[in-house]
Order: sequence, then structure tokens, then C-alpha cells
Amino acid sequence: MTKAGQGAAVPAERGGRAPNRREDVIRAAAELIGERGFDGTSMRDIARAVGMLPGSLYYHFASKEELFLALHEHAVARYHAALDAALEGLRDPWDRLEAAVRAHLRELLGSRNLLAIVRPDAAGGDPAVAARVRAERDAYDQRIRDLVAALPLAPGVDRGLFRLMLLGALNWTPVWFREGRRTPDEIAAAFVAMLRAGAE
Amino acid sequence: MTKAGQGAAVPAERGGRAPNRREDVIRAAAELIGERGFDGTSMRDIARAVGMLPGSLYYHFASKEELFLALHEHAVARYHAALDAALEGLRDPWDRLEAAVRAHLRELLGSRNLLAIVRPDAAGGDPAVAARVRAERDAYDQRIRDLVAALPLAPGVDRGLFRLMLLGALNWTPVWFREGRRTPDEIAAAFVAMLRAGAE
DNA sequence: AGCGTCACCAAACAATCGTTCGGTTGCCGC
DNA sequence: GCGGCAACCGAACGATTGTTTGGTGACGCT
Repeated sequence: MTKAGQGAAVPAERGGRAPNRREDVIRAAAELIGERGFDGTSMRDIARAVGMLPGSLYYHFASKEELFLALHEHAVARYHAALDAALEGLRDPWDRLEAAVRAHLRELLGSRNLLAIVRPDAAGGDPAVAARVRAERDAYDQRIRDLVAALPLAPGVDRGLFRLMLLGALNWTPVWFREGRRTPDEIAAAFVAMLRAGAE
Repeated sequence: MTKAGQGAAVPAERGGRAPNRREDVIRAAAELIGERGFDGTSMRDIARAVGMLPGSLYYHFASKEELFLALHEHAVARYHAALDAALEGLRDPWDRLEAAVRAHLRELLGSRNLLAIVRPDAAGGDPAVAARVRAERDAYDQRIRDLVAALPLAPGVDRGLFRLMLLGALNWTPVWFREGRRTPDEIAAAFVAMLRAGAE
């Protein structure tokens, strides 16, 4: 969670006075990259959003890709925390799945600063970056896999495709979702209900 | 289909000798943009892929965005054609849906030069481009909507969310699909089967 | 033979990109 | 009150971006 990786010298949390501008940068970058993409967002855009000069970003992050990595770690941590809170106290497998879907969708479509770091190919083509992104993503994926494994499904149902279908439908929602029509919770409930009725 | 828009002066199909390099450019651009994104693909990359100099592209296309528009039109036309062929002769609503899903997935994951122009936000932020892209996409979307409308679903099922769930699951497949494991046809059949069992 | 125009080359343009680096401020501990 | 460091400024660097412009060879038509 608060572990900072292995390469860069990260100031971490020091004296309490100056509030973490580093987190401000991450949040601003998440919002911008979330809506304009990685390549579509320049360092100057991010710097302007937090009221800094472009070069000053390099005090906090060694490169644009490392900024993205920190951002991605931050976002995935939020998804994990949301999942923890959603599952607390629930024991019925279907209830747990629906709660997880609800948490996922709420985080994904949530109000502003959505940090929709959904696209795995968001960062540039650097394979080292892609590997670290995939690793963090897989850890979250495994938890969904466990939730699906606990479901009492009919014998013929492929649990792998079940999970991929559900996650695909969820992760595509930012493309068509518009506020005011349906709430994330309604969508989550409907998606789970459709799958449940057929696969149980 | 072969209509070229309203702005640029397009050579169209003239003398038979020189085969259309213009289509070569579109195909190469589709492949590159499909795997590296719009911003991640430069005009020089595209020019190199077809053996031309960067400036020569501007004989065929007025700008990078117009090249993308031509590319998008080309890709959507392929989806329409695949859908036409798939639906031919089928009358049962569920058979028609499964055939459509199969065609869509085969086009989306198909061998090489996949022209996976799935992301609506692929082009740069220009709203005029986004509008034209959305228009072409909506026409295709409407055909799926019609297919869903013909299904004999249970009264409580929201056909809108039914379609969005299916299309979301489909359009997300390029993220996790790897050749050699499951064929597009298997995935298509499984997705439709899951939805059918629950919603019928 | 000569004119036109199709399709392209060759070379550059300004703008923007990620990034570097020396300097400057403000606060803390001693 | 003074060294030290965290956090940032100010200004530039080279590379790459989309695009323009003038020229040029091949070919069709008359």
C-alpha cells in the first residue's frame, strides 16, 4: 500500500506541515489521463492542473511512466479498499459477488476524479511498465476469481468465461455511462441478476 | 460506402493500372493504430509501413484525423458486411443474435490487421471527429438493438442493459484474448448461452 | 510531340514533447 | 543565526510531432 516500489527515492511521508503535493499530482494526473489518455496528457497539462511548473514534477517522479505507475498503484489500492469494505460481513456467495460488482462499478463511474485506470494499455509501449501494471491488476483479478469460484453454478458453466464476461461488461461501462439515467448500483444489480438467473 | 465524405478531394477509383495505395495506407494505419493507439502512432510510422515519405500521406488525406475517419468508416463497413453475411437466411431470434455475436467477435479478434477500432475515444479530442465516429458507430449499434428487440425475453429484463452488457463483454475481449486458448466462436457461443439461459 | 495531372519525393517549418539543471525560497533543528 | 534540506522556479535542451511547399518522373490523351 504505502510501499513505494524499488527504484526511485521517494520522500514518503515526512514532517506533517506541508500537505502532500505528491498526492495532488497523482490525483490530477489520474483525472486528466483518465479522460484524455496517457499520450494525450502532457506533463505540462498535469503541472498546470496543480499549479506547478513542468520541471517541478520531476522532483516527485523520475519520469512520466513512473508517475503513471504510482497513479496506477494508487488506483488499484482504492479498488482493493472498496472491495474490502463491500465484502465485510457478507457470507452468501451471490451477495458477495453483487456487493463486489457494486463496489467496482461505483469506483469506476464514481463522481469525479474517477481515475479510470481500466485500460491495461494506457501507458506507453514500455514492456517493463506493462509488466508492473499487469501484476497489480492480476492481484485484483484473483479476488474476483475467488468470488466466482465460490458461486454455486450449474455444472456446464465455464467460470472463466463467466468472470471475463462480467468484468468485460463492467469495464466497458465508462464508454456508454451517462449520469442521471441509471445509477451504478442499478447497473450492478441488473448485470448480476442476468448472470445469476441463467447460471445458477 | 465508397462515398468519401464532403471535404477532401478524393481521387476515387481511376485508371486501373496503379492499385489503390490509398487503401494500403488505410490498412497499415488500421493495424498500427489498432495496436499502438491513435496518439501512439505517428504519420512517419504509417508512411514507413507502406514505403512512403511522411509528407506523401497528405496527398491522400488532408490530416491525420481525416485518415482516421476514413479508417473508421472502412472498419465499420466491414462490421456491417460481416453482419449481413452472418444473418442471411436465419429467422430464429436467438440464432440471429448468436450469429451476429459470432461475426462481431470474429471481426474483432480476427487474425491480423484487426482494425480493432473499438474505442470511441481513439481519435484526438476533436469533437467534430468524435461526432462523426459516434454517428457511424450508432448505426451499427442500432442493428444490434433490433436483434435484441426481437428476442422473446422475460418481462422483467431490461433490453437496454441486456445489449450493453453483451456488447461490453464483447468489446472488452481484445484485452484478455490470446490465440490458441479459446476460439472466437466458442466465446461467442458461451456468452450468448449464459445470457439466454437467464433471460429467456 | 506536347500538355496535364496523378502520385510521390525531398526538405523543411513551427509547435510540442519529455526531460535536465542551476538557482532560489522557506522552514527546521541546533 | 546559520547550515541544511525539502520543494519548487526559470529556462533551456534535443527529439519528435503534424504539416507545408516546391519540385519531379511516369503516364494518358490529343
